[in-house]
Amino acid sequence: MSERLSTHECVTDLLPVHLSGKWDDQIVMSLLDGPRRFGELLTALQPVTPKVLAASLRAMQRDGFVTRTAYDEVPARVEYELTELGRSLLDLLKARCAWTKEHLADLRAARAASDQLALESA
Amino acid sequence: MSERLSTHECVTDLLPVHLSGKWDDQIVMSLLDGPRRFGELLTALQPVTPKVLAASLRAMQRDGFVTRTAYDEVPARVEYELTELGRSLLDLLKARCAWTKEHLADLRAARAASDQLALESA
DNA sequence: CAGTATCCGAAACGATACTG
DNA sequence: CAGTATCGTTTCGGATACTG
Repeated sequence: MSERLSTHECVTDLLPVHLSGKWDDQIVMSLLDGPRRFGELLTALQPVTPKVLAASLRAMQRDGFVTRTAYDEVPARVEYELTELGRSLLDLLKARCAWTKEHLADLRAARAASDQLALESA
Repeated sequence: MSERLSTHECVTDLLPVHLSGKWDDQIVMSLLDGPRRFGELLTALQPVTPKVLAASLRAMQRDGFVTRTAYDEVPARVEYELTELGRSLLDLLKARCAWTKEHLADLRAARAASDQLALESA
């Protein structure tokens, strides 16, 4: 287990990052290659609705993860791009992917065992 | 940015772990030192309510992160303990803590800038 | 002690339609 | 095109009271 973490210091205070929205992960992934327009994200993240996507993007903009650039053209054109901070979120995604890869078998086994118990009790 | 991650492979398929509940992080932290009773968790995680704590523990048990051991005593006694899989979640917590520590200044700055803009537009 | 039952409010998500 | 408005549904967390 190596070094301990103080609950108060680390979990309560040092985890203010949410990114728990249903689409936030995918937004980050979709923006890794460069700026994307609202409509591009809308189709890339199917089946997200415009309302939810707009809300997510506003939140991520507020947190400094993406920038929003509106071009004064007709028809309208808006591009979203990851900031440096936003790109750094990839570290977190990679950590989660690595963890899951490493423990996928255990996860499946645990789920299967639980499902089995649920069946038996029914 | 180093190696890329495929959206489909990593975000969609390989991130089935939620642990996004409000108290899950703290439950893991509280159990790191060893088994804890329901009541101990209840007071340690204040101000969680018994219903929510029970729901979180059931979910974590279902996912194979904790075990529940009921002792046939009077008064009742139940202990929750992290499994090996559950302990491995510490890796994820540490990754999030490290990320936050590293980017705390940027996070605060971004928030401050957003708040400033909100004020000006009001 | 270790929960469950019931009710509640807030938030997130979603479908559809509409506007600058 | 890039959203917003409106409405409904679902999920989550919370408060209080009750039971084996």
